[in-house]
Amino acid sequence: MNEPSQLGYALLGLIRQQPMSGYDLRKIFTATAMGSFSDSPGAIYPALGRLEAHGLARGMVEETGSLRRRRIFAITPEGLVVFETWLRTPVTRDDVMRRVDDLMLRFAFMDEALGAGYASGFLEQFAEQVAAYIPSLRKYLEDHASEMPLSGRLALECGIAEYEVRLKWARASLQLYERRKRNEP
Amino acid sequence: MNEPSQLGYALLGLIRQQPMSGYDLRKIFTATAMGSFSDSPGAIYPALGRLEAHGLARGMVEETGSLRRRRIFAITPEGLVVFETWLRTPVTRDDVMRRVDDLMLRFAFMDEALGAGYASGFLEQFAEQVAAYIPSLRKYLEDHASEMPLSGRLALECGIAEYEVRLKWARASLQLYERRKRNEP
DNA sequence: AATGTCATGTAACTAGTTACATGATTTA
DNA sequence: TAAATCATGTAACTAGTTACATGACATT
Repeated sequence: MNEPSQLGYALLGLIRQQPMSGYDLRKIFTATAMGSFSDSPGAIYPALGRLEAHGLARGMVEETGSLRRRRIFAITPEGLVVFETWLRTPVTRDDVMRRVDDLMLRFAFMDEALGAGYASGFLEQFAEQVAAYIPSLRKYLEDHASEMPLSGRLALECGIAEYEVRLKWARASLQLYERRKRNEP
Repeated sequence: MNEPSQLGYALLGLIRQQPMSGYDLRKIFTATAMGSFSDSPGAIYPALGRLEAHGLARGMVEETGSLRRRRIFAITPEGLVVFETWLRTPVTRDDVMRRVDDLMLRFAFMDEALGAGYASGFLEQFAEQVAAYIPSLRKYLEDHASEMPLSGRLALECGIAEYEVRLKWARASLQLYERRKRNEP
């Protein structure tokens, strides 16, 4: 039994908040540009099917008088375990380099699923890894700037600026959690 | 004959700058975390094979005395046409929403391949689309903040901050191009 | 009656992933 | 000579994409 895909985790996280149908899930992806998930039925229904096949979600046909059926998916206890294990995965350098969107997805579900304490711990890890990564990007830019075309250099600078904003964001968010903890203990 | 993948375009862009082997290309992806391309041989060699099969690239065995062969790939005239067509694709709202990394990749290759004039035109389009997109994200946040868990809200705020930084970057880069144009006409 | 939206799905195709395989050359 | 690195590739699997299919119900 292999791990769900990123889409699979997104679906698990959403049905954990509230059971819903494939159609509802599609609408969420259409409306919010959440991450960059496709709202196509060819992605979502098979993904739900896989979750179900692995026992992580269960779809039940809604009982309405009508013939139009809706399958409402809910997370199972095993699904909850898998989901929370995913949330608890440590933040690595590699995640920061290649899968920031995955990290943000995890964080988005985090405080509701694991509590504010865990969310702020995550932010600490995240900030630490990002802070460690930025200098290596700068170093690369410094070492290679002369051989790079101007737009290539600028593109890299944009990437660095994005990481700086994420770091700033993580620190500000951490402070928000700290203040909350002090005010509502 | 369908379009190359994002990886395909990245490879085309690199061999356009200078012909090189699959191994050289892998090293670039390992070293630079360029976009978020995999440096695995299982991705790169088949991608190069497809480019070759479609006549967009041509690999020639390097003539060294040794038995260790290296295939050096170069872009073909048809490849150049396809590559430049890709670079010239207009910047859409949808690109900005779901494929920013694709846009940045295009930009990185742009001024060397099409000239500074085109690169600054691209930045104008990009800035315009990003500037139009940000308010809709803000609106979504405003409308849904009350129903969202705190970390979900923060994750969205991080996404908005990233777009703001990209906009700021695009405008600063545009000014750089403007200054250059005035100084070196 | 026709169109649009609700709702679920499948089929063919594509391009990734991981893991393995092979052999040449260089360095410790 | 053992290990590391250079260099290219393949095979099995997976999860996407696009496009199509189907049918219920609501609105005009």
